[in-house]
Amino acid sequence: MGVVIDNDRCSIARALALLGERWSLQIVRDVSNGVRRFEELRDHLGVARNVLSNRLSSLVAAGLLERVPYRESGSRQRFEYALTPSGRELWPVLTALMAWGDRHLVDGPPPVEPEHVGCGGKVSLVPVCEHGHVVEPSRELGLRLGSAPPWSGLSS
Amino acid sequence: MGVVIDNDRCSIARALALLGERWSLQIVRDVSNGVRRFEELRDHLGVARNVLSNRLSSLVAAGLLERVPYRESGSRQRFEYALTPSGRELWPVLTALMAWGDRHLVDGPPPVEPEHVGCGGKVSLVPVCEHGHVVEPSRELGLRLGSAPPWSGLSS
DNA sequence: TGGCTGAGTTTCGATCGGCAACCCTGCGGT
DNA sequence: ACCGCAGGGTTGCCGATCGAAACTCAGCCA
Repeated sequence: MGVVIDNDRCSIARALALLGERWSLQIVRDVSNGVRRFEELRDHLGVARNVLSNRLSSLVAAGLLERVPYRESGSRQRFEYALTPSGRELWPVLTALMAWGDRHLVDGPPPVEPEHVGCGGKVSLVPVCEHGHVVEPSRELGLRLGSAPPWSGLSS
Repeated sequence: MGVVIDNDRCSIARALALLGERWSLQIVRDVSNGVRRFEELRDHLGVARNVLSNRLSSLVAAGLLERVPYRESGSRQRFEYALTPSGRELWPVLTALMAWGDRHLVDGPPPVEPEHVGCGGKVSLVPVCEHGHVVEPSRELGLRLGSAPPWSGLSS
């Protein structure tokens, strides 16, 4: 009936322990989008300062963000936040979440869509196997346990 | 410096208002994987009963899960939970999260990997535009605002 | 009648998020 | 030298949420 493994060694569970609350992913999205400073984040997200402060610390501690010093002329040195490579690799999660939200939570046309710079086409995430086959999710997407038998469903 | 839209009309923000805490996505993952009953979920996730109860209600209310009656011989009729089409469409989010967790949070080989049933190859999510071009995320992935100018970064 | 089981609900202490007030550090102006 | 200011937090308080455990409820069986 599916692959069920210990929940605490599940990658999804681990990822959610860090990212699974209301602000972390929105912070990552904003930072990746050029909203990098504390006050900008606070204004844009409407999150409380202490919470933002906590989240930023955890994200830095987890290696998703890093503090980079900057100085604007006439001001002292301050820090802003930038994505690390590991943080940048969250883009599929954000893209998938955005696509899902657009389809199921938003009435009317999506407020913003990913596009292929240069050709302008809409971008979607397609599951492809290492041999180049496009996988039809509902029928052909399975799970392998460690290096064990295939199965249908989705877990980890 | 990126596309920045009102946070409250952002699909990611809306999706996270529903899914953005520790349990919702894990419940969806487990249900999609055949763990469908209250006690099974509680055992597998280690979540408190009242919280599980709340989450299940919200997910049902949001149309991600539905209660389906069943009866085991010698027991009264009970309900289990099944994914609706909208819940099933969260698979890219879960897949992306799993892939990210595997790369950045787990030491050693991934506990479980998505595979192409029938050829056995590992599956990954590839961004492809509607004209069939494979998009290189760091350089060619942009955002279009409503139906407006392209841009780099990732938001919504 | 009484016990058992799955599926919750209630209760209560601990933790978390929101808000507002406060602090700390340099800079520029006087 | 002193003052004010602004970004970037920290602290305190309070109400909401979480976790654990006890309690409830409904039907099946003996």
